[in-house]
Amino acid sequence: MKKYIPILKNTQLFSGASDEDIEAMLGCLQAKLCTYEKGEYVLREGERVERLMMLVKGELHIQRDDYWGNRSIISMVGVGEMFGEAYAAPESGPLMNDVLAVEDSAVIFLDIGKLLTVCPNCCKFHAMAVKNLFFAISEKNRKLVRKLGYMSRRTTREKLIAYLSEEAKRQNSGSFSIPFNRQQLADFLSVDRSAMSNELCKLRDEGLIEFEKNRFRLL
Amino acid sequence: MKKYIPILKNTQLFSGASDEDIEAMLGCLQAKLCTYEKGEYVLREGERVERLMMLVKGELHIQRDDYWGNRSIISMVGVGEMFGEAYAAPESGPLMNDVLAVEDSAVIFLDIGKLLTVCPNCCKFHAMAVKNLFFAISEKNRKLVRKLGYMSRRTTREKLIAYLSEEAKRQNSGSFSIPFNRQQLADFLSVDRSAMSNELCKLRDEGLIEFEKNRFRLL
DNA sequence: TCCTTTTCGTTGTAAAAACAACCGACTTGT
DNA sequence: ACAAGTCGGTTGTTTTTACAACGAAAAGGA
Repeated sequence: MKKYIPILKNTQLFSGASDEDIEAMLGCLQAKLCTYEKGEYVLREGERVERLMMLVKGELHIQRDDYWGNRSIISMVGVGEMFGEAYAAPESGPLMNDVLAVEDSAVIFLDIGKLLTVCPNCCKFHAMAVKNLFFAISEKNRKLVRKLGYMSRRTTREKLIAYLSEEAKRQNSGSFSIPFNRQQLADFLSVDRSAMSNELCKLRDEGLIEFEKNRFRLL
Repeated sequence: MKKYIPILKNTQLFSGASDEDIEAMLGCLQAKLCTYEKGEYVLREGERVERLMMLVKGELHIQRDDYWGNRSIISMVGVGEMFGEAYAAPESGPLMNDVLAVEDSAVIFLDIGKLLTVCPNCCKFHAMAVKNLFFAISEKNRKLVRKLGYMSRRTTREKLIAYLSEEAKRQNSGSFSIPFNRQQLADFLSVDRSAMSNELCKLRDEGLIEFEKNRFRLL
């Protein structure tokens, strides 16, 4: 677990913590490390989780398949990001989504209850971590609202434009990469892949965008 | 402000607090009360807010109108619910949505920074409030994910079924009221009102649901 | 290298949604 | 009681999407 401390140091939760702080916290929060192979499920819809999870290696998708097999990618998780924090509350029901490893991945599980109740060991970093946790979850909240912004568009074209322009703004450049291939982008925006592919090409032919693979440029 | 203490007592943030606790917190968090008439905007997209807001009277919609005038209702806020908590973080950008009073309303503004930093006055209830705040925001998070669940359905019919069955589950009854009229429901699900009305009637004719005004029953 | 699999663009068709327009029932205010 | 406005259902037309099927290019494995 120790080898991941440099990564944890760059996470939002442990932002501002020293190596010693993190080691103390890992003990205090009963950290456990699990690894997953590409294609393996980290969590399944319907499971109950009470732990906060943090991705220290690989890449995950938070997703859900409906009755007819249509997949929706709710969000993706990169190294250093946490997930599952919304299910720490005691009244939170079972998990609503699957969590799938799309790369070989490693996840650290933390007991969030220990963080929220007054720590008997009184880690130095404790109070700061609570604040960090709050900021992290509120950022995730804004991210979900942003996504609702794309999703509430009526047409595939509008969804694409909304998503791409938001992504350009976020990455501070008209030229940027997205973390999805075509099928995944379609799943993320909840549209049909072929229709989306078609619309992308129309946008290109109209001179609005350029793209190659997962690299886009807005004109 | 005092007259709203009974309402505050039933909010998630102040859950478990005594009247005295609440009065102390209101002072500590520099509570301010504002009132709004039906149709008035509480907040506008692009504004910066750093305060946590709590609705103590009336009803609000968190919504957004796009360039072409299509309105999306992100969520509705009832008495005792809080909003704006996701914008308390210093890095949070400006507000992404409008907040509209759909009834005559009253809102209490709280300085959330005071809650997250150690309180100089050390209110007795302080630590509990932090925990409550975390649970509240994580519940809101789950609510957003649930809504993404409806929105990611491909057809109006599927969106309706997803929404209605979720609502039935949430209210523990096949017969329930929804807090929207038809136009608002359409805005909430981001579909066309007339198409939705049409689909609702089809569902009724097929014997899947019954409804009258905003009261529904699943069969 | 060769074979298999994945990815992406393309096309045609059927299904669904958006849009606009209209009507009747019901509210609200005067 | 009347006029104006709101709300919800209905219909027809146009636009858009979903779906299925195919082929070329690229990636990956043996």
